[in-house]
Amino acid sequence: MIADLMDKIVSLAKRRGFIFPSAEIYGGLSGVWDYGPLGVLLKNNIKAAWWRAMVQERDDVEGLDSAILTHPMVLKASGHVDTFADALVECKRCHVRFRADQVGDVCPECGGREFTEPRMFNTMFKTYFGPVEEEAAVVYLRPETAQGIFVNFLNVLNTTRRKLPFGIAQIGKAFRNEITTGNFIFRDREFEQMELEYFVKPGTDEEYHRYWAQERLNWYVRYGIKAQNLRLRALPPEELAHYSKATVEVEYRFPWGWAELEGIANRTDYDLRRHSEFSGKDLTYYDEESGQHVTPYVIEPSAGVDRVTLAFMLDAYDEEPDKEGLRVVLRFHPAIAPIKVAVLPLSKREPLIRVAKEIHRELRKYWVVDYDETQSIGRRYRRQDEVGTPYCVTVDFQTLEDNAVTIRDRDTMAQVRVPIPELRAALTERLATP
RNA sequence: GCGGAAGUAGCUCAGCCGGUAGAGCGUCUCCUUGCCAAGGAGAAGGUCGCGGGUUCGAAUCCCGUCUUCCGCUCCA
Repeated sequence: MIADLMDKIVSLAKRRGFIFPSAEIYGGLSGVWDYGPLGVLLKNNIKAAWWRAMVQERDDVEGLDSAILTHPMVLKASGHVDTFADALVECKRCHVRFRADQVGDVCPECGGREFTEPRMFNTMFKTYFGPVEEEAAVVYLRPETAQGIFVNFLNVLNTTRRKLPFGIAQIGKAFRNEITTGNFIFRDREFEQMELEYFVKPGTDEEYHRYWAQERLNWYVRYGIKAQNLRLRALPPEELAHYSKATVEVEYRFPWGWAELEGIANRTDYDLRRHSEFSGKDLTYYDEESGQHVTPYVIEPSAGVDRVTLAFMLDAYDEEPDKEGLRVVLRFHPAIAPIKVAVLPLSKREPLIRVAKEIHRELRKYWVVDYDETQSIGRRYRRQDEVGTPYCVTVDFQTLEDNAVTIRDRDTMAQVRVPIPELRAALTERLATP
């Protein structure tokens, strides 16, 4: 029943052009996915909604887009070179793996005494910098976007005259050679992050940690995720990442159980301090109030775009019996929906088509608008329901008399008559996000 | 990576005691209908994941390999 929902989403994603396995004609690439025509719209909308809440609507956050190719020293300083690479041995009896330096002669799990030879597991992608491989330096594809923010802390501080507290936000790709991928786009090897590093005065970090956890939870609700499918969970100390003093997760009730959408971590002054040590640069902030130089603490809300996209699809999915079968509806928030409006002539006859195409041409200046004249009107409504289009504009024979059209609502299937000159305003009102 | 399961049309699947491929849905064209997946006629689409072997002949049997799914470890 629950595994069913994932199957339906995977199937719908493929069938309607949201998400495809990458390089499918060659058998696919494990943990790597391509976003199709509707998927790219959906994902862009999610990123835009995040940027809007985190940057545009705030007066204390700046944006950034840093490089994917990462100087090796950055990841040495951040601790990733040491903690993302481990020599692991595997118990030959129960197949559980352990760090080579943590296990003695006996398997702590099953008491087995035979282990495989230690092998290196490196979850960072490496590549060569410079055209001649042997002479080139090794650089990494970033395993998180955060480090690009920390190494630009001074640049942003100096160019924007910011005072604490303030944040730097970034959306971008990150890469991890996960040992295991799975659950569709939940855990990818190439994925996208939406991260904010919010710099605060030491001592205020716990207060801001609570603030951001709640703020981020609210964001999901604002864009239509059902509150009962969301929760905050504080991680126990043994689950914390190497850089974190405390982490609260926003979790979603996925079909296989509660799982993390994003982590709000208190990274303390770890990153700035380490980068200061490794680079020799002073990364402190002069606090005029106290007359002291301080290394800011960092609160980091970090979300995975792909798994958030999956959550939006799962949460929006709905189906109900139909005269002919099943009506499948993605009840996306209008800001998230890939297509905002579909223009449908009731009949394929002229002049209905001509009028409908004119309306389509006009509306597409403002939104992503679809046009469909094939087959019956009911079938076309179903098609739009299935990809979550909130409104359909129907041009019928009466339009020729009264110069008005019908706006049909995806959720209620209710219809209202609107004069064509007022159509744009009517849709603007319906599609607005407070 | 290890253990288990599975890969046949865009999607969901049948066929699998060997004789060289089917259904439903979807898509496209035409007719019909014209406000919630009606109906009719026609069409496109598959080297049955890939490679090798056995055989007169392999989707079907055997081996290898890749990929996916479920567990274990990692994380957004």
